[in-house]
Parts: sequence; C-alpha cells; structure tokens
Amino acid sequence: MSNHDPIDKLLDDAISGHSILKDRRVLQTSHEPETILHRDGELAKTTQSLLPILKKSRPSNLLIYGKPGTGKTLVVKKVLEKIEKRVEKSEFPIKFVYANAKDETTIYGLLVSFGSKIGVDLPTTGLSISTIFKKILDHIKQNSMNVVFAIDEIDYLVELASKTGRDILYNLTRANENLGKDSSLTLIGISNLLSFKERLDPRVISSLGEEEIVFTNYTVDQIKEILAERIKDAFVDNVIDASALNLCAAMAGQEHGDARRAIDLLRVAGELAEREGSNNVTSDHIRRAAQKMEEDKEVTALNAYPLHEKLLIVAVMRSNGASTGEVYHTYKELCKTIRQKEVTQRRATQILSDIELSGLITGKIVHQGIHGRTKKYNLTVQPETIKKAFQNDVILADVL
DNA sequence: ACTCCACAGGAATAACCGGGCG
DNA sequence: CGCCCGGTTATTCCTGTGGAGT
Repeated sequence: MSNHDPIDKLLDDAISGHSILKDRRVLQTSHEPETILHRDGELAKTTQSLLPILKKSRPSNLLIYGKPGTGKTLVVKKVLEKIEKRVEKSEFPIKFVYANAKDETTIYGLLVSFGSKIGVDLPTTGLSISTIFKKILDHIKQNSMNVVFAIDEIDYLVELASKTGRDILYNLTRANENLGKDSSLTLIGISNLLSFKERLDPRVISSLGEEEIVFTNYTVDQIKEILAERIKDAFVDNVIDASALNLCAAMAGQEHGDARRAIDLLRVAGELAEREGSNNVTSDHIRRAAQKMEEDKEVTALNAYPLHEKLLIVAVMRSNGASTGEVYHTYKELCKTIRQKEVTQRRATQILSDIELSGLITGKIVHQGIHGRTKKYNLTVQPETIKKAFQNDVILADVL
C-alpha cells in the first residue's frame, strides 16, 4: 500500500543528517500497516458481515462505531482490500468505494466522487443531486455491479445535511429495492460518535443499521505493542527508551485508548529528538511532545474564534482574576483602540461563558455582599500561548 | 432583619448570513 | 438574480440572588 519512493527516502535522509528516523511515513496517519494488531474480533465481524458478497448476494448495510483511534478505518479498508483481491480474478463484478465525509464539503461532492470511482463521468456542477443519484444507480444497474460504499465520519454528513441531504442518505440505504437482481449497493457507515444514531432519521437507522459493530478501546498494553510494531519500521534500532514507550502508551491510554494519538505523540517526540541531534528518544521528549501538541491545539482553537471572542480573551488576559464588569471595561478599551464597535455586556457574558465551556478560561461565581454577585475569570492557558496565537492577526496587533 | 449591590442568565425579538431554489 | 428559510449572533428588557453593611 504505502509506496516507499526511493527519491523521497533519499531526500528525507539528506534533510536530517544522521537520522534516528528510518521512515517517518510509518508514523503518519495515512500509513496502513501490513497487519492490524488486536483487532481480530473486529476484522472477523466486518468480514463476516460482508461475506454474502462472495456468494453473489447482497450483504446487509453496516454501521461501525468506535472512539477515535480505535482502528475503524484501517479495518474496513483492509477487509475491503482483501475481498477485492480475492474477487479480482472472478468474473463477478464487485466494486468497493471508500470516501471520507470530512473531505467533501457537500453531499453533492460526495456523490460525484463516488460516481467517478465506479466509472460514471459526472460534471462537477450543473446537475441536481437527484439527477446525479439516478445516473449512478443507472450505471450500477446497467453494468450489473455490486457496489460497497464506505462512508467514513458519516456523522459529518448528517451534520451538514440539509433536508435533501437526509433524503439522499435515505435513498442510498434503500437503493437496492430499485436495483435489479444482478446488482446491489451496500453501505458501510463509520462514525466516531456513539450518539450519532439518535440524530438520524428512524427510517435511515432501520436500513443503515441492519448490522452494527462497535470497536472497543485499546488497552495500554495493546497500544504498547502497536507502537512497538511501528517503531520497528519507523526508527533506527534501539533509539526509543523503554520508559519513553511506556509513557507514550500510558498517556494515550489515559484518554480512551487512542492509538492514533499515541502514534502522533511518538512522531512529534521523534522529530523533536532528531532536531536536537539526540541519539535516542527519551520520556522527556514524549512529555515535551505532548506539551507541544497541547499548545498547538490551543493555538488552533484560539485562532478559530471570531474577533470579539478574541478581544474578550485578551481582556481576561490583561486583567487576570477580574470580574465581569472589569473584563468588560478592558474589553471596551480594547475596542476603542482598534476602532471596533463593542457588543453589549449581556452578549459579552454570553461569549465569556461560551469560551469557558471550551476550557480556555475558567469563571467562578462569587457573592460579594453589598458589592453584588459576579463572575471572576481566569486564564487556563499561558498568556504566552495567547500572544503567540494572536500575533499574526492584523487587527489585534495593536492590543498585544 | 432588611437593604441593595453588580452582576447572572432567561425570554423575546431583531439583524445578519449562507445555502438552496425557482 | 432575488427570494426565502433556518440557524446564528446580538440587542433589549427583564427577574433573581447571597451576603456585607447597616
């Protein structure tokens, strides 16, 4: 699967003089390992569910749940790949299509990419969704294809789905009834959220959820083995301290057994160690990698806020531990210096409690007798982080 | 025991915004 | 293109509140 381009490899080596990293691609999220550890049950169930297709009958639609980093995508891709290989030589036409709903901004885009993968030429614009849909079904029918369509992060789809979008999802799950005897369409939905089902049209649930598989979390020991496996391919021998490996697995396990996070952590720690010219990756590197990732996450979150949210965060930073009134006062000053219209205090308190919900600031209600009731706000992140995040915001330049 | 502060936070309503549709 | 629709943002107005000060 992963094509190890010799040119890339040379370039990688050249960039990092004496490298402790043998092949950093192995640690990237796009990497698909040969064997998938500790997912035997899930692999078996998924295969089982798709088995009918080998006997030329239609499998049930399948819904897969599991927390992030539990190997859902990996397992589905692997199983589809294996079946496809097995069927390749036979004259029985099976087609697997994988799409990630996050990559497509609209249902329309999703359908078009789906269509192009099964060989329907579609214009990227101009046709209505229902026309596209019909063309795809016609194509499947005419060529008597058996198609399995895997939609990853299907929760996103439902999120952005308007009424027509929901209808499409419904039609997709029920498409079989309109296909002839010789063709079929099976859906595999993959979702991070267990609660995803609740927000679905009950008609869709009954047809999409014909069969369900829930992916369990990895244990710390399992993560350790998965990491060890990757380390073998990614790093030069014996550069990862045992304590570093343990810590890395433990940190990821603390969340909910997120293998992807563990691997990310390892990659960042490895890059950190390499940049420092260190000969091995220590638990200190892991710790700093975690810190860096946390900070990056905060910076991204900070930048995603609209202007007035940012201004209020700066106001909280300026006057740490201040009451709502004081924060609002400094906020108004900030608005004046950058010539922006301020929002009302009511709105400001609303925004502040929204930000509080995201965890960047904390607020505590205090009663001060004759001095009334108010909320005292504090920053939970380093002021440095905030400055770093906002420094390339041209509007905020003057108030930092 | 009573007052009164400095807001919290609910409700109603208006302004705005992006997407779909004829 | 304008129009409508649903969702979000913001304003206005409002009632409620624990305890320091008297």
